[in-house]
Amino acid sequence: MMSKTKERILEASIKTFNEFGIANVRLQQIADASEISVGNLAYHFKNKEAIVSYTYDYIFTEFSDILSNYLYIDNFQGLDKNLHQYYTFFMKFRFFFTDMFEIERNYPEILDKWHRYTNRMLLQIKSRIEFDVQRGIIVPQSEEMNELLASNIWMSIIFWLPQRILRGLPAEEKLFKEAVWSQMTPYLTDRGEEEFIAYIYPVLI
Amino acid sequence: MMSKTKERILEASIKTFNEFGIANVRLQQIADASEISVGNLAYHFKNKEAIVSYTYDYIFTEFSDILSNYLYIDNFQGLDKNLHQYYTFFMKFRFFFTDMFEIERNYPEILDKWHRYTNRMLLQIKSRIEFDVQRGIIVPQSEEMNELLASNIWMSIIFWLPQRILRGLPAEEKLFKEAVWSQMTPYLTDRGEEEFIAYIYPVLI
DNA sequence: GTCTATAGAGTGATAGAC
DNA sequence: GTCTATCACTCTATAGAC
Repeated sequence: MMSKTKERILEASIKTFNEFGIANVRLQQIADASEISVGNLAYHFKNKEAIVSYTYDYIFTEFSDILSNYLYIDNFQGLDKNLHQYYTFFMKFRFFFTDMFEIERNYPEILDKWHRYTNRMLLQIKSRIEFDVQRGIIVPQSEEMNELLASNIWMSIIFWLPQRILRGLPAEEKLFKEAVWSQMTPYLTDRGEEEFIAYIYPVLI
Repeated sequence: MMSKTKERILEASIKTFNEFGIANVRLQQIADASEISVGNLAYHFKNKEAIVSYTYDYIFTEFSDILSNYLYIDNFQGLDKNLHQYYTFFMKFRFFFTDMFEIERNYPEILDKWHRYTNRMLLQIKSRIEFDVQRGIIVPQSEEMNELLASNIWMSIIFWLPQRILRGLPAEEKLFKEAVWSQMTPYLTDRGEEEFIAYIYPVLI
């Protein structure tokens, strides 16, 4: 069970990390945002790394939930719901991306977890493609092309928000979904296109 | 004319930024890598921000060269050569990406330039698509779809290397080109496919 | 559990000799 | 142009009272 204070520290960490980036956040800032003293902060976490790890563990739990919730149902609605969950996740934990390389350089253990979860995500996308090929929704491609398509879809999901931030453009769920779907639409069969128009197209307009 | 020392500082900055990231690099490290003292470093640059700005100005000059070198010739070779230049650029200035968000948060003036150059890049991709539609190589799409396609190609170019780094996978020019071309291939006309097989396909195998 | 106070190790930037 | 020495400040982490 999480103590009230620890929960406040977690929320404060997410908030300040999102705003300033992990490397630029001082213990004092986290303490201030938690409305406790730095000494008290030290009582709950032995150092900054412990705070960062704890925060990422929390995030990975949410990420894992999204992966587990995924439904292989016979239309695109499962995938669309999934995209909605990713979008909400990314908006809530902006620093998950903006600090990717800070993690890559300075937190090897967190990076390992990052690798594991993103690999799970990629595998899920790939098996989704295979599932849709089997049910005649996506035109069969070579194994290589499937791999490339999965990678492109994954990149669209992961880097869409960072790309908007870097271009100084606002984020909108509709645009996010549009970008991801645009990776898939060229490979739809006639039946796939019907399904797309029935279930997804209404969502995009 | 660049002084010998200033040039050494520039090289040292690129090297250390690539390795540790801008925020983690100390003036002492740049001085060491330049084989000069911190005091001498201060003689050439009044503060760290000046070093970062100077380094980015140099990088943007190279980036601008790539944009200027672009050729609208009647086959895909101009584009392929362009991709080669981008790849070389990205490998040489890894921190250009890994520190994108450090720039976004702490160097607003550099961010402005980043915006300008990436917008130029996007426009170039978009007009390339229009050029290829006109000469019957790409299937005509709606204005919206062209915009989306350009954005997808741009994202593939910009985020391909970061994505490899984050997945812990090695970078290879062939794979980079494959990823970028895969965004375009679904939209090729029959003539476009012929051209692709003649000029690009041999490069990818 | 929570606080204040402070040690201790940097870290950017400057002063001034050569 | 280049160096050494050092100031002034920031930031993490710890000690110890309540």
